[in-house]
Amino acid sequence: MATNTRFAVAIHTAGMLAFAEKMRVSSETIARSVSTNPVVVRRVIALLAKHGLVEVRKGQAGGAALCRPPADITLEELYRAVEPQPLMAVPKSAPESADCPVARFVGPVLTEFFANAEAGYIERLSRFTLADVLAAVEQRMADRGVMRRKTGAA
Amino acid sequence: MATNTRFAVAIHTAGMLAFAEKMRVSSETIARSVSTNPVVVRRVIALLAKHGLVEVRKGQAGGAALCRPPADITLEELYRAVEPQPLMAVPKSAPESADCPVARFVGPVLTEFFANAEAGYIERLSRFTLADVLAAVEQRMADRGVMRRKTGAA
DNA sequence: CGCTACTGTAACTATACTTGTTACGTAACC
DNA sequence: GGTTACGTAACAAGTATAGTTACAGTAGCG
Repeated sequence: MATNTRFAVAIHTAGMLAFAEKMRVSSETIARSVSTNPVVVRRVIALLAKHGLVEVRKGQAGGAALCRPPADITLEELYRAVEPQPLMAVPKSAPESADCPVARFVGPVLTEFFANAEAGYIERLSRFTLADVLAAVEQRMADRGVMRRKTGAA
Repeated sequence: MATNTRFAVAIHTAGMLAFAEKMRVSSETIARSVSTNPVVVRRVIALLAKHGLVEVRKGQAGGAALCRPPADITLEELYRAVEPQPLMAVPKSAPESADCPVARFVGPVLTEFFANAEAGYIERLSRFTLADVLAAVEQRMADRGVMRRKTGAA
């Protein structure tokens, strides 16, 4: 399919909002940076807003802004906001049928193992905040010799 | 889409092979247990074989068998065999363009954060073996009062 | 008040990935 | 040589996603 990039778009978006501090940023501006469509950005922002991570205003000079400082927003929160579905799926077993009596128990067991692994995934995400991402981007820019005027807003 | 269940099918399949010990099991038998099509099973088995986890024989009395005891096969190995792609994708940035000079650096940075999280996922998978899955299934069956004749082959 | 610049959302298309299915060539065992 | 099973191609169907257009609603500004 068109591969799922909501999480990446969400981080990129939140990063721009952090960068803009209290300034409102329009979905169009963000879309240009992400190289996508404003509607795609708005769809992601809608999810972030629903989870209280950003606040959106309509109208002229409207747009989105972060509700909390970047250091207080973990990647886990962003992930959960835009990706509520489990990472790994189990095939829906033929309802109650299954020739093999054992087969009926495999699905639920696998679901538990998968949930455990996913917890490991999310635990890693919880270790980092939006500020860490911004810092990493800054660092990478510095490594590549890209200049920034000031050391101000990360 | 038709949601990806290869990993689950791989574990289920490997579990059946473990259960059968040295006996060869046909893709059709496995497909019945998984409630899917023999070709789907063969596709997964092909991946497992390519990674040296199972050994397949054609012809009469053919089928697949595990190469190693279940306690020596981790879920990580099964996962890597059937799911080589990263769990989370980053949008392919407009090649070199990007109005914003910062945007060019976001993708690579996110890729690193995602790789870190995925390492957490895989680390959890590495903690368990096929034998653990079989034990969990047995346990669940016992909890639900399903009888097994013997305590033999798990 | 009216203009303008935004959001929110529906509707639709295009694309990509996966499963399901049929088909058939090939290999192994009896 | 016949039977059984794999390996794989080919194709249909289902579904999630991004992309796009369109438009109603809203909020600030002159």
